[in-house]
Amino acid sequence: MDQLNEPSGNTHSTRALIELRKKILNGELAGGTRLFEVPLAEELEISRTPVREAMSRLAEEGLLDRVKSGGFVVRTFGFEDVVDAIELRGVLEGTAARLAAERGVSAEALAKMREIVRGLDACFGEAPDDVDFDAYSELNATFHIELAGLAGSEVVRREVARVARLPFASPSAFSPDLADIAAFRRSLNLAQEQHRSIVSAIAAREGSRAEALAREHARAARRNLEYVLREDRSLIDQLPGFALVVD
Amino acid sequence: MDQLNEPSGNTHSTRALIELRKKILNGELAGGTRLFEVPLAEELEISRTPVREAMSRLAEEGLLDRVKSGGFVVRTFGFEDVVDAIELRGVLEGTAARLAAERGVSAEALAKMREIVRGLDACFGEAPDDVDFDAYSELNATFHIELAGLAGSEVVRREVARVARLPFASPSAFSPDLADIAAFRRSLNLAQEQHRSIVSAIAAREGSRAEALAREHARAARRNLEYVLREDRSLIDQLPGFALVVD
DNA sequence: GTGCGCAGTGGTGTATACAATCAGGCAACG
DNA sequence: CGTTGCCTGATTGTATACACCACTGCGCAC
Repeated sequence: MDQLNEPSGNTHSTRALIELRKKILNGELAGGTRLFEVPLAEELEISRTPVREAMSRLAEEGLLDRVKSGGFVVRTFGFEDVVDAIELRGVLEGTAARLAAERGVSAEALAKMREIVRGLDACFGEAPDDVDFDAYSELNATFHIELAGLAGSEVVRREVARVARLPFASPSAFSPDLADIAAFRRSLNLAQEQHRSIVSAIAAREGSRAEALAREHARAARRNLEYVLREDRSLIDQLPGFALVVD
Repeated sequence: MDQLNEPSGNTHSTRALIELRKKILNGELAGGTRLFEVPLAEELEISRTPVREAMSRLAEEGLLDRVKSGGFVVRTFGFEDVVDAIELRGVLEGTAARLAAERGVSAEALAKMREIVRGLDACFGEAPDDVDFDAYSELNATFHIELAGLAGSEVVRREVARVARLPFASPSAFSPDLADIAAFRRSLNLAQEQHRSIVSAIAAREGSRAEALAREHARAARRNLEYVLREDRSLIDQLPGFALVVD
């Protein structure tokens, strides 16, 4: 299930997978496009077999849909779908947080979360918009990965990971491209306060609070989306995966 | 060269899919078993290609895991996984209900839900444990399918359907096999009251209430699981999909 | 005895030829 | 004039041969 197994394009099929995913995410293959095996195989200079294999995996990822008569089409996302995917991530991360709080987590796991929060703290400088962006972004991703597993449930961890796999719904969706907007950098202070609160709620076994906080935390991504739509729609083209969003 | 075979499945690959799924769900292929293409192909009297295709789809369904060096293993579920899957279904159905309430649903859609509820009402007789079981079961499934789509969000509908696809997490998981236990039949009165309440909460735009009700509704399945574990563990073997639960 | 290497074996990865199927148009027929 | 049915090209489904890779167990050197 996990894409642990795409090392370096060792096999033709993993190379095709990576290649196709790239083409889909950067919009080279628009949503709704039907993928034909023969032309793709020719283009990638491989046979149909690994192409099929790659498409099958992309269907697993949710980037392709199977069509009933056979074959695949690139899935289309509208802005409502993006909003809903973000909402779902919030809901599922909220569930992970709630279950972690209700069931309790080990002292070590809690210490690890606090360590990550401390690391995130260290990314902030004196001024409100002074942030070490790369470090923040990476630690933020780690925070969300750890949070997903904190309830000790593989099923929950998996589904959280799954919905966060859509690039525009991932916790770091807006990070790289909004980095030079001061308002966005300042908003990270709030996000970090939420990180802290989520951990403290889990530690205090406050399940409902942990869930609500995690949901609200995900809505930061939604606010960023709305900001982009309102202030500068052209920014969208630079956001990862948004090329496949049509509306 | 091959004759028309088997009632179900037009292509070899769909036949293999159905066959393999059956074998997994009835425990013929235990959790953790690695699936080898060649023996399976021989057993099903087809070539490796459709077997691979079928396994790929089963991985999509969540019944198989891909192993890093290639190939697939039957996914293992413990009882905690079952509990968590049920919990997740509740969470996602709750989200569908909440969003439906918050965003509002058309009069027609609401009428349809009420119609289903009326149909469910008609399944109950005079005595508390007098229930037309088959009719209830089918209408109940319809209710849950419609509920998943009620928010008008394809993303939400899809993810609800996905988590309900695990047979032991589905809304009708316990229906067929507990039908002759009077206590279970009586519990359906409560479930039906919840159906009614969910619809009324959505109609009244009471999102939080709708969400809470849908969550609690899913926990009926959890209570049934706990009942089975407590009262008569041997019943488990008759529940659909539980053969693949190991613990 | 221990580590290293090296083939053998079992399994998946890939190419490719051929079969089955689907969609669309065109023609014969009611 | 509509409807049916077949024809045909495009596309996927299937079988199969072969390539390759990973693991294992044995033997050899040290």
